[in-house]
Amino acid sequence: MKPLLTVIAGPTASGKTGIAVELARRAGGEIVNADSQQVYRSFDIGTAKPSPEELAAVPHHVLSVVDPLEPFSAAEYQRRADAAIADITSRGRPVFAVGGTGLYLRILLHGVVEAPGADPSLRASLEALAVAEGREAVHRKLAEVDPETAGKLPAQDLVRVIRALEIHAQTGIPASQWRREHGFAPDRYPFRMFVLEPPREQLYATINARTEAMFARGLVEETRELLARGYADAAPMRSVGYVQARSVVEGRMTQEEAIQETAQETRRYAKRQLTWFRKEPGAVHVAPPYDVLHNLGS
RNA sequence: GCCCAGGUAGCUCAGUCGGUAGAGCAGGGGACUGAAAAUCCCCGUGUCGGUGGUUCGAUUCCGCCCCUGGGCA
Repeated sequence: MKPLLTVIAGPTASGKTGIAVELARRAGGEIVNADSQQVYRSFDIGTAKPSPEELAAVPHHVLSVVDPLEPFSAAEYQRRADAAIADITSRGRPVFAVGGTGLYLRILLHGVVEAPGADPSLRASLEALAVAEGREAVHRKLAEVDPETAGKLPAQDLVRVIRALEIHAQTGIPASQWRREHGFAPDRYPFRMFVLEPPREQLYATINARTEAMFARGLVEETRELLARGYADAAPMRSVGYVQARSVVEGRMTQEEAIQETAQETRRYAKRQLTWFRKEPGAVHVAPPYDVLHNLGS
């Protein structure tokens, strides 16, 4: 018997963590994180992880479990989340999946293409080709082996162009074919999904305030320490907030500039999340004060 | 009170030798299948401060008024 997942999604700063902790605590459930940056250890302030009190109130899974330098992926996320869900379920407790990474939630709920994973050396050589001869050159290579995917992707979208080449190189089969055969068809778990969606103005105000708070709580210091520990090339170091805090550490930006830019990039990120969740099938969109959710368990 | 300089998109500004206007930023929309807080694509109508006048036609020229800077008293 597959467990029913209660999914709490939504843009950053929409209040997912607070709601989820409240619901899970009342239901005697546990939380499976679905935020791609919070899976990493040591990147705490800038990824807006739950507070110590929240972590103490409800057991959290797939949170702070990956070394920042370890290669990670959506498929690896799925494996770990599946394991956590099985564990929680075996103890008879309800599962709450909480996070803003649309891709991770989609893959958790609907599966992922069975193609092989990353090939770091191939990625490196294709990136080098892009630098030397331009992204168009990489795109042309893709057009030779997988014209369908190449036709859908702008040459500028190097990340996806490389991934498609990577799939073909390892299997001899075009990514378009892999994708066709998968199609996000299966529901891997029964679920009910809620997307928290505050009014835009309110969301942006919360983001601005939270950004200020992150810097006040020592985001620059945390970043300085992470850089000193050798995490300059870690994946989460590329995320919003850490990029700007690093600029402060390295003297390329004032703290005030970093705060402004972080807030702006976070607003843009939130907008991308809203776009993603807008079309998420089966999702129920709710606005503050989230009455529907507060009445869920009772 | 007088003299300058301005008042054009949410902001900072450009421009129209008179035919109702365009950049940057902000913002908006979209894509997304093993990097996803990543990566990428698309989007600019606004009483041109108000009001009279000249004109076929005024945001543009002229008068007056209002507002904001700066200077002089």
